[in-house]
Amino acid sequence: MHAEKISYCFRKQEHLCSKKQIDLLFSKAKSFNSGCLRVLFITGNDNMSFPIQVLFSVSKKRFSRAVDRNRIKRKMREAYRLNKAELYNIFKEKRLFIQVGFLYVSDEINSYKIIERDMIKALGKIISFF
RNA sequence: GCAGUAAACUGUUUUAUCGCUCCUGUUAUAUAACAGGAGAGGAAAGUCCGGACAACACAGGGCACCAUACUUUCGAAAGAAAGAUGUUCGUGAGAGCAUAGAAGCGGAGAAGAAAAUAACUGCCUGUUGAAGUGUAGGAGGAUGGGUAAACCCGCCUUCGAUAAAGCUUCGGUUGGUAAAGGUGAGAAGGUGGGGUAAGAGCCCACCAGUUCUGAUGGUGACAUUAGAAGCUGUCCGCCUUAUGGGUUGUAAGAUCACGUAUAUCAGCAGUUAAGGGCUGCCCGUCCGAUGCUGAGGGGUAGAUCGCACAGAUAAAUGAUAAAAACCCUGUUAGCGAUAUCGGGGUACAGAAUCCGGCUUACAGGUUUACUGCUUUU
RNA sequence: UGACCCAUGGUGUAAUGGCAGCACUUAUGGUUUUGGUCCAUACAGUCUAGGUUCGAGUCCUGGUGGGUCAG
Repeated sequence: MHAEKISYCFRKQEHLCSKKQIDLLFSKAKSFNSGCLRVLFITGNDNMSFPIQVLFSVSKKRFSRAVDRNRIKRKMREAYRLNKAELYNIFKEKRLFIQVGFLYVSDEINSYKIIERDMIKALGKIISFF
């Protein structure tokens, strides 16, 4: 019961905040598309405080209003938070470190269900790489 | 009842599951758990104004430049409220816009004679040239009048020596004139009369405005009223006066770390020459050759502070589901109020240094005051 | 986030507040045996909504769109 509770948390340490790391991610990462999402990922080093660090991004060109951008990012974050347990367990077992970026590619504001479907697909694909 | 105007306020609520940021406390311990508390707006937006704050080593002055300009009150300032005058829109309640000064100077395409000095067409006086008309008188005529006739007066036709003055027309010239001149947004304030050679506020009456003086009301801008001055075109710019403005912006800037050698910086001595300084010019002021001492180029570019009784740094304040409330719309029942069952919608929009304004966006709802139309009494 | 700039035919670029031009492109015709070159003609425009003015591409205000600089 305790383990389940932890698995739904999404704290600050899991966010990718350092500017240097973000620049590295955008310049060197591998990428693939999954529905309305575009996924970037790179293997990290031992300095990281958490096995997986994630960032979410919506471009200003596609959605000029801050409200729309915030809403999409919240939905993406929610979808990741509820479905990350499997990925987390695998990486904990293998003692791997990874940094992932999720970019929103679609031009429309999709509903939560579509985003969740694409997120599950994307997480499955990441697991298949390792 | 319908439609509308102005001002003020509001801007969905509840439950379930999972979750975020910060603060305080406790426990283990340096990151977790638990408990408690706080966590987006009227515009957080646009970045259009003003200020705080910070840097530009350090006091300043003048000019230029820029902005503003009716009155009173409030305000640090931007600006706001209430009024004044003019103007546009609206049947109306109301709404929008503009507003310092006037001495001097300059400009106003096309059109029009001309955009204000004058000239041109035209009108008029004088003068000059040409042409015509025409005054004495004679003859004739009938359709005139005084009376019927004679006679007289008038009219018409024709002849007519001399030819000054006059009159008319045309041309030249001297002067006067702004009354008329198709235009134009705007044409010497308008109408009438007098006056004059012709004309003109040249003079007069009335009307419109301006300025000055007085009275009354108002804190005041102004309003009303009495008198005086013939003072009277429109717009724009220069200009004048008053007030304000140094420049750049939190990616300002501060600290630590990283990193390297003679660009630079600091202190002391020293020299007054170029040159320089985070708005242009002038003045002033300061720095300024070089030496000594210390720190130190092209490197590194990370972190913390700045930073908040919301507060981060790919950026928290949420996601999903259900219900309620309100609005729109359809079906069925009903004369109707309404009821039932479906469907759809619930705005604009997300703090990033902070305040005060302005502007723009906004589903719907509430209150107050008022207006127009209609109905009833 | 802060600071700043721009918008004229399909494209590039002019225009002192006074008739919106120029070049290329496109279309049509001519020249040529044909094509090209050349010549002639035509189409097509001031981002948008207000205001100032007798009259705005130009001046003022709001909006829209695009772009630049600063780590």
